[in-house]
This record gives sequence, structure tokens and C-alpha cells, in this order.
Amino acid sequence: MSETDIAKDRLRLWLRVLKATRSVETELRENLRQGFATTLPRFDVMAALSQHAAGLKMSELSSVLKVSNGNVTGIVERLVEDGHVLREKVPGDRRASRVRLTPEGEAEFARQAAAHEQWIDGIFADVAPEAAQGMAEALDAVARRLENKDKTQ
Amino acid sequence: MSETDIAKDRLRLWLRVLKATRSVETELRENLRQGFATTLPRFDVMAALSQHAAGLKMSELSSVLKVSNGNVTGIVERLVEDGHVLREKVPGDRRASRVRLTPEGEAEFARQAAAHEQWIDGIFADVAPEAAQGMAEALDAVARRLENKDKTQ
DNA sequence: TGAAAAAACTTCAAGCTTAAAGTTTCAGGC
DNA sequence: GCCTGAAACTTTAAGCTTGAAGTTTTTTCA
Repeated sequence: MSETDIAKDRLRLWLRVLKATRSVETELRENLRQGFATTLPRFDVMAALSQHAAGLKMSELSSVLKVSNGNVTGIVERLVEDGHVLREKVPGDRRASRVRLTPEGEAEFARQAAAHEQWIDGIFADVAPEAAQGMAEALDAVARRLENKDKTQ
Repeated sequence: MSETDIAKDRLRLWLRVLKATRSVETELRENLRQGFATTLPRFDVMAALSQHAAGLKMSELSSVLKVSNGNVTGIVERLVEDGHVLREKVPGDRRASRVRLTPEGEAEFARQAAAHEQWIDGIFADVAPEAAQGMAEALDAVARRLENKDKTQ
């Protein structure tokens, strides 16, 4: 196979990844909206916080989620209004603030996460565990390449 | 392996897909912005149009791209301002309009598409052709499942 | 024929997203 | 102590995105 054919194949693979990702996200967005009156970005923030009981700084959140700082500002703002998260001052650094789930936020996220896991399980039901293995490696290779690119720039 | 372990694995796989997709999209967005002063949504619309020389109706565009009607309205509006696409009346149906690339849009997209293919080739360089095969099947299975769900709802 | 329903859009409000610019605070060197 | 640069954010402008509501035109069918 020629080099350009390989390039075309890689392009086709990317288009497949993109199509599948969009479909899944559309489904999740719809489910979150109907079942929990929330959005994907809010779910993502709460998921990140649920893994850090001590909370995360705004900058840590945006780095974990790979979204811009200003973006996190807005989403957290709305989650605070909802009563799902709270912001507290970081002792010794008046610039920073730490974001944590409230007890209500934790309880709500637990329900959302359980449903979410079920949705994903259903959506990926036709993917054999063996196929998942090779796929995971390929995806990690892609992510790794882009991470390293960042560093050397 | 228990059922719940499989569910956890599927969740992990999805998180990997999501992370890789976001990284790739961030890279493409950045490249399109710096290299061509355009955006991913505009590129997507032009890519869809480049495959249909006769043009696409607004509703066809939104169905191909899997985005809402209102969304397409805005993106096409801006592409018309740029001179990359044009809208023409559909004879026999005064509600509809057909969107096509202008000659300038075609030429511009040809340059963008060539660069885009190179970017993807580089990003997916570590993915072996064999791995791509299994991955394609898995992704198609996911997309298919969600498509069928749509129909039966 | 003449409603009523459907189709093809557009508009709107709300929220998400980014890059860039602006603010406040901190840390290091002199 | 004081200046300078960096860090941690927030704000802003522009654009993207959705779901819902609204408009015009076409189709259905009684």
C-alpha cells in the first residue's frame, strides 16, 4: 500500500472516530438533559470533582478537563448557583480558589454517574473486550503524540 | 470477569475515546486558525459541500453533519460573507435553498483539505493499519447502535 | 376547495467555548 | 523594601450549539 493510501485510511479512521464520538455525546447530552436537567460540561466538571474529595483549584480543573480557564469560570459559576459545588478560599494564596462538591452535589452526581455508566454500557455493548484492548492502545498513542507535541513547542 | 467489571471497562474506553477526540480537535482547530484563519465548523461544512458539487439543501447539510438546523443557518451565513459558499433558490420549493461552494471556496478548501490530511496522518502515525481495522469495526458498531435507537424512538 | 398538518427554514434565549486582554496577588532578585 | 515577571483568575468579544418557538410554503386529505 502506498503512503498516500495509508494517509487516506488514517483520515477515514479519524472521520469514524469523530462520527462515533458525536453520536455518543448527542445521546449523553439528551439523556442528561431529560433525566437530570443538566448538561455535559456540568457533568464533566462534577465527575472531575468527584474524584478529588479535597477539591480542585480552577486551574487544576481546566487542566484536567483540557478546556480554557474562562470556560471553567462560567460552568463553575452556574454549578454554584445550582448548589452542586462550592468555592472556598485557598489559605495562603488570595488569587486562587478551591472548588468542591457540596453534599447535595455528591448525592446528585452519584445518581448521574450510575445512570451514565449504564448508558455507556448499552452504547458500547457490541464492542468486544478484545477489540477494546487494541483500540485503547491506539487512542493512547494518539493522545501521547499530541501531548509530546505540546511540550516541545 | 463480572458484568459490572465489563461496564467499567467500557466506561474507561469511552473516556479514552473522548480524551483522544478532544486532543485531536484542539490540534485541528489550532492549525485551521493559524494556517487558514478558519474554524472547525466552517471546515466541516465546506468538506460536506466539497463532496456534493451540485450543492446541499440546508436540511441536508444539518443531517449530514448531525447538527441542528439553526446551527447550519449561522455557519452558512458566515461562509457566505467570506465568499466561500453561495445560496441559490431551489426551483419548485420556495422554502428551501441550496448551498454550494463558490470557485474561490473550492480552491480554498482544496488547500485546507490537503493540509488537514497531512495533520491527521501525523497525528495517527503511531496507529498500525491492523489496529485501525478493529477500531473501525468497533466504532461503526457504536454508531450503528445509536442510529437504530433513533429510528425506534 | 379548503382546512390542517408537515416541511424547510430562521430566530431566539441560554449556555458553551476559545483566544486575548485585563486584574489582583505572589515570588524572586536587587 | 521595591521592582519585575509570573501565576491564577475573570472578563470580553466572537463564534458555536442546542432546543424551542415562530414564519412561510407545500402537501395531504376530507
